[in-house]
Amino acid sequence: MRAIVEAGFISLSRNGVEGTTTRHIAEIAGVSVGSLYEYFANKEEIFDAMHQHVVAEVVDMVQPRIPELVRMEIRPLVAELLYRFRDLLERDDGRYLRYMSYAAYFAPRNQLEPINRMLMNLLVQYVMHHPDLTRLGNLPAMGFIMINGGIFTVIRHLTDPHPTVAFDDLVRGLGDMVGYFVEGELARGP
Amino acid sequence: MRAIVEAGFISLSRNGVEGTTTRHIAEIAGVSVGSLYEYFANKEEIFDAMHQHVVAEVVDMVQPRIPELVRMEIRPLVAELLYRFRDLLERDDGRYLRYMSYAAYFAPRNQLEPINRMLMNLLVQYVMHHPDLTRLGNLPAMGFIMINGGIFTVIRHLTDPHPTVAFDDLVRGLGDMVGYFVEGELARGP
DNA sequence: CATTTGTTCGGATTCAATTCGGATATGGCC
DNA sequence: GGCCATATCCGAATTGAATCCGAACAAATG
Repeated sequence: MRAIVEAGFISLSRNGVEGTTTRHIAEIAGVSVGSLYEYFANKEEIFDAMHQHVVAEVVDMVQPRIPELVRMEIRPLVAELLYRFRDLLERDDGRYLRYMSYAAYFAPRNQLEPINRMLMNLLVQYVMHHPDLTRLGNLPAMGFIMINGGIFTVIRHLTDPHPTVAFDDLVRGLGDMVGYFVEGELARGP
Repeated sequence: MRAIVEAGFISLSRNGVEGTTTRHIAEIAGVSVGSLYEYFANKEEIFDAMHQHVVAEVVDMVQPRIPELVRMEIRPLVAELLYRFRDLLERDDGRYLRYMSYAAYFAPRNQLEPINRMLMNLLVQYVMHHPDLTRLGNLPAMGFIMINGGIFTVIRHLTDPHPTVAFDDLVRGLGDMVGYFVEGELARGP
């Protein structure tokens, strides 16, 4: 069962979505096709399990570190999150990255929710630890932008076969984006 | 042929990716299954054609207006682009939006390239019309962030069945993000 | 040992994508 | 009009993948 999900990632990485058949998965996992259906009702459920696995990894990576993250300056915080995120995605020959770049295909409904909630939570905690930030308006909207913009920009950059910008520049850019925004908003306020 | 591509959007909108079979497409288009293959080598090519169609629409929407867009202030410019983009995506019951929410992923090659290039072009022209902006560092990286972040954030917001933030707030937020960034960078420079 | 329970298997079934040979329409030419 | 060339269309037949199912096997229990 663990092996099947594992095999799913491997096959996806090797053969892409279309090329990933139940046969392949079964073969890689070292079981017969019929056995897949002992654990999963259909192929979709295998992908679901893979999805949950990735989501859980991301959450586990950040969640326990929220207390320390909350104490950091904005730009280093952004950088820290992005680098960690990249490392996770590139682990095992980009296994998770491959999955992610197809994710919406499998999970039509918003199944990145747990990650979203966790990051929103981080944002709220962060603001509470930096009292001057409470003057920022419309936190939900800014959170939505930063979280989604950040995640997709990184995925898109990592999947780009010929990136025109370096990842480091991307990280610095995103950090500045957030940093300047906060500084700008605070400077404007009364 | 036009009807087939059209049917593709309709079926995708009605049945999702998995549910979109050649039968459906043929039926909606009012032709037989066999006829599809007179025009397209396989189903994938139909999706490709749909893709090109959307991309062309987006480019046609912005490209001719670059001369006037280039004269606008940053925040109104961002707002203008985003609202237009939304309107396009929501046209015909969100036909293009549906497509986009899948396309962003399952286009293995970067087939959003024309849009990227066009927006990069807009960015460059914009900077040339606002000489003080030439002091901004790392334009490619910032362009990458703004373009990708913007596109995906909007798509993600529009596909969210229960958005927690209003589209107007999103637009204002993205505008501020870019605006404050530029102002911040300029204030820092010598 | 007989029976139950759980696990694995590989063939049978179903359904969608694609192919193909023939049918039908169109339009230029006598 | 009649005739052919070409383009277009059709839908039954093929192929291959997903899924189902009942037999085989093994371990556990009485």
